[in-house]
Amino acid sequence: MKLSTKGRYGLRAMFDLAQHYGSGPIPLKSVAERQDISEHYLEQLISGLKKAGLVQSVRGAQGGYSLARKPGEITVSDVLRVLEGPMGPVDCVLEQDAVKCSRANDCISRIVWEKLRDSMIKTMDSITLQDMCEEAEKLKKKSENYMYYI
Amino acid sequence: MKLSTKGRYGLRAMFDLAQHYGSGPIPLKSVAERQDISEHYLEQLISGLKKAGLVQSVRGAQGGYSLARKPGEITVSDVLRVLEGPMGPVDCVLEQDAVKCSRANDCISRIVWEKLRDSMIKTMDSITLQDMCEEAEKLKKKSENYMYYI
DNA sequence: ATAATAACCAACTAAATCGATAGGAATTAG
DNA sequence: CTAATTCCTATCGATTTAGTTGGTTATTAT
Repeated sequence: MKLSTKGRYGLRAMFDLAQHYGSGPIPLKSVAERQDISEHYLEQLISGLKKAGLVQSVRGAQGGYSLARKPGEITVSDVLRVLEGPMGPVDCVLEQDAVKCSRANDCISRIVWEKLRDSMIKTMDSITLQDMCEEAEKLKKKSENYMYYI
Repeated sequence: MKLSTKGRYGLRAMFDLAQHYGSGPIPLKSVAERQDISEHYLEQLISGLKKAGLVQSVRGAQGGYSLARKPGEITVSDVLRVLEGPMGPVDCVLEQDAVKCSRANDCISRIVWEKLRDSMIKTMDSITLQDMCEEAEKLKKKSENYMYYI
């Protein structure tokens, strides 16, 4: 019941782009360095995010990636859906393309998994990249205050 | 972000035992047949559940397994914790033995994962095996009504 | 006693997935 | 032109998954 590095790295990368939103295209190399992720691997992840329309790219020198929408209009679930596939703790309750099994009609576990899926989606839907940026601001101010008193 | 068969099969098996609660020890063979799970594989799963004190066993002929507590006193999270390990979508926010990473102090993703973890736990904590048995009763009555009108 | 039942135990394995790495082609700014 | 950067495909070692195999031990019914 774990996320893979795709989801984890991918969200970190998107958060990074959100923090640089409005500053033109950001080269993946710099994202990879700041977030300490293999650049080549990140490339694969962002390729999916581009296909899904969450980021846009500019090729060539001075190129890079940027968010395709405002940070407030991209949720954590948007990102995770692309990188981890449709949400759901088991295949028979996936949001999309759920694989009905033979016992689907009277499977009580299924009801449990549906509830779990819904609570996960609700939580991930409620957090946008902007929310994350605001949290980062809070944290920054906190640490500045702290420094002040040393 | 998927459960393994351990969690899925294990919950089905525990639900099966819950439905037979009070009828003495249930041989694993019959659970495996009803739930369509390899008996030998189920053995491995239930061994963990026994160690965790969720089921008790009686050896020898007429032996088998039974719940160690009332179905209303065993939650889905109790079962999943044993079979899937401590809950948490990433290692740095596990309920127990969380692995702090180097960026833990100012990692915003971490806040997201904590929220996700909490919503998952809340949901799984709120469902007991008895709840599942009651759902099964509901479903049974529904289908009986349906049959009546054919 | 003996046969049957059923828990218990340990080792092995095929297949899939993960987390990259490797190497280059296409595009663009300066 | 050339340096930077996206884009694309293929490969790979390690780990995990989902079992299977082949037993041993304990208990009960006959």
